Formats: sequence, structure tokens, C-alpha cells
Amino acid sequence: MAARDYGQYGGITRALELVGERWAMLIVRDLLVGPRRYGELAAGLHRIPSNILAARLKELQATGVIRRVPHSRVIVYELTPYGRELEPVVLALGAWGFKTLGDPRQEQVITPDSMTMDLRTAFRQQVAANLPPTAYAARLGPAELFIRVDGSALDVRRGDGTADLAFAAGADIRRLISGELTPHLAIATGVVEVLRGPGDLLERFASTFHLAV
Amino acid sequence: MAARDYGQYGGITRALELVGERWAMLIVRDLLVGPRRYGELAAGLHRIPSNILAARLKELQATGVIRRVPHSRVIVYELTPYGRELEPVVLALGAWGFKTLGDPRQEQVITPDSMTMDLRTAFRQQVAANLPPTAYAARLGPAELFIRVDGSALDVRRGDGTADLAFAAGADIRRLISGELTPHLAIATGVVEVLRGPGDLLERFASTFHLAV
DNA sequence: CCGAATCCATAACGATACTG
DNA sequence: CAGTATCGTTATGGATTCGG
Repeated sequence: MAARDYGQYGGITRALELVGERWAMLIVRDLLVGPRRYGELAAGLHRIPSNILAARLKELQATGVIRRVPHSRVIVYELTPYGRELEPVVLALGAWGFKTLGDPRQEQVITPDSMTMDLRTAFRQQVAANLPPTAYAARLGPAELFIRVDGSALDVRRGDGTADLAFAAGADIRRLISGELTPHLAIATGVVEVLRGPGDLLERFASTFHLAV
Repeated sequence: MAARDYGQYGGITRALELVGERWAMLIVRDLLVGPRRYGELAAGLHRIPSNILAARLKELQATGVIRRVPHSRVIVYELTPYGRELEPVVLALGAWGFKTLGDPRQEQVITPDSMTMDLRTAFRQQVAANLPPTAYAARLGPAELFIRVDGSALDVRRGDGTADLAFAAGADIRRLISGELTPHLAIATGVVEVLRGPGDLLERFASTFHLAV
């Protein structure tokens, strides 16, 4: 791993030598959501060439960031404890990037894992702590997420479930999270479509997930 | 800048498109210490090729992370307000990398700016708030730093000054900051050499700057 | 089918030299 | 001092192929 180093001694250079290469941090992002198989990673990072994915997985293993775990018949990759400690880094990056996240370009896709991490980024723990437990079923572009907020705990997983509020939205859910759009306006303009449950709950959603730009 | 994108829509991909390329985050790191001239950046990142530095500076300007400011005769680069908001990202990266920072390799150098940011990473604001104002003059490898702690405020700058404690150390100051070495042992083993002032103050330094591994 | 390895064109990077 | 220009090397991207 000393091949592509910076010739400097310090915490930041060290970190960048471990996870600074192209795609590495996105692999970490997806693995922060949960263990993933090779094919799942390839699907979530749909533009990654398979040789690059294979190379990164090897490097991240060699440096102790991830682990390759054979599970009966399938192989999954998961973060080591040290790798999981990258969560603050990934969240900080996400919060920073979110601020200048415009509208999606034509070729940009939304993946369940990236959306999950963006929701974690926007999650306001101290606000949620004072709200009743709530479950949301959100269809965000192609991603179906089941979001449970209980006290200061957040759980996001793929798929559906019994939710207090079910809604559908596209990438412009961002406008709701940034506060650019009020929940009321988001519904009125069709940015958010309420599928089940009281639309008022979208206000709770918006105050739980908020990231000022 | 959409040339090298990831084809995904999300906060983290957005951030990586802006500052994810090689060397970019290190330029940000050094600019977090203060505005720098082209030559200063080149010196601090001594292994960066000048064409890469020039390219990164252009990209970071184009994306609104840094600004090119003509100052009478010289040109300096500085972070925009948006660029400065990368500080939490850089500190989180530094804290993570610090944990597996071993001993320096032969070719690795210590630069004043990287050392400054590492100190900021390790700074414990809430601990410092309960200590009397203290100034340290530290010679860390080739970097001469004048460190002032006043309440929860930290100021690190290059050069010397009237300090309560002056000391010299090498890269293995890391062992003191990680707690691997007690202040007493650090002095006894020669890891830290006290140049002026009461050596006891090194305990205050160690509790002010601490990052568990 | 999953988890890669291989091949090849292209783009980025790195070292050095060069210019206003 | 603040960059450009050039050119060889390396990494990336895309497609295809291989092995269990």
C-alpha cells in the first residue's frame, strides 16, 4: 500500500492512503449500511468496473478496513470495527456535499444505499428524541426504504413495512430536507406524493431529517 | 467537473466529485491552516507534481472550494466559506488515520501544516476549557510551531514565541498524544526534550492534545 | 449465476524541463 | 515565483472471458 503514498507523515495522509483512492469511500459508504456481496456492491456502484471493484476490495482487506466473510455458500464483505469508525467521516462528507447538491443530472441514479446514508446524514438525533416513534415507508426514486425512528435511534432498511406514513418522491426530496420546500408545499406541488397515512406526518419527517444548505 | 463523476446522485458522491481526487484534500488541509501561495503549497506537498497542483487549484476554484486572490504583488489561494466547511471532514479523517499511524517511514516528512492540523485533530476543547491559558513552543521534526491554548480556543502558528514550555520532539510525539507514553516517560526516554520551562507542563500538553487509538 | 481475471483504449498521474 | 509543456508511466473504464 505504500505504492501510492504521499510521502508525508500525518493522520490525514494516512487516512487518504487507506481510503483516498477512487471508489474506495463509496464502497465504505455502502458497507456502512450493511454487509454486501460482490454483486450487490457492483450493482450499487453501477459504473465501477469489475476489476476496480476487485482491486479495491483487496486493498481494503489488506489495510484492515473491510473483511471478506464466507457465509455458507455466498461471500459477503463487511467493515471491520476499524472500518466502521469511518462513519463520522462519511457523514461529514455527505453533509458537506449535500449543501451543493443540485438537481440530478440525466445520467445520475439513486441507489438505496446512498439514499440510506444521506438520510443518516440528515438525521437529527436530538430532534427525534422528543418525537413519538414513527415508521415511514418511502419510495425515493427506485429505492424502497422502510424508515423507523424511535427516540434517538434511526433504522433504515430496504423494502416495505407497516408504516405510519407511506410516500413517494424523487430526487427533489432534497428540497424538503434542505428546507427549501415546506412539507405542505412539497405535497401541493407534487414533489412528495402521500400514498398512505396522514400527510401531516410529513412535517415530522421534515423536522427529523433536515440539513440546512 | 462532471468528467470524472460517479453517475450517482447523493451527498457523498457529490463531495467526492469535488474533493475526492488525489491531492485535493491535502490542498484543503493546508489551506485550512491559512492562505498559501502556490510555492508554499508545492513545498508543503513536496511530492506533488506542479502540473497536478496547477490542475487541482483550477478545479477547486471552478467548483467554489478555493479562491485565487491577488495580494498586491503575490497571489494567494484561500478557502471560500464553503471550502472552510470541510474542516469537520478533514478533522474526522485525521482522527481516523491517526489511529493506525505507525512510526514514520524513511521517506516520510513532517510538514508544519500537516502537524498543525494533526494538533487541531487531537485538541480536546472541553479539557482545555478548564485549564489555564498556556503557550507552547514546539519543535516537531522540522516544524517550529507556536501553540497557544486559551480556554477552548486553540491557535497554532509557525515560528517561535514566548512560551510557558518549549520542547522538541520527533514524529514519535504521536506516542505521547495517543497515551502510549506518559509525559514523564516521554521525557525520560528522550522522546520529548524539554528546552525551556517546567517539564511538568508536558502533562498539561498531553491532556490538552489527546487522541486514543 | 456469482466472483472475479484478462485485455485494451483512454485518461490521469508523475517527473522533468521550460517560460513569462 | 507561478505556473506550462512535454512525455513516459500508471490507473481507470468498458467489454469480454473464465472458473466454481
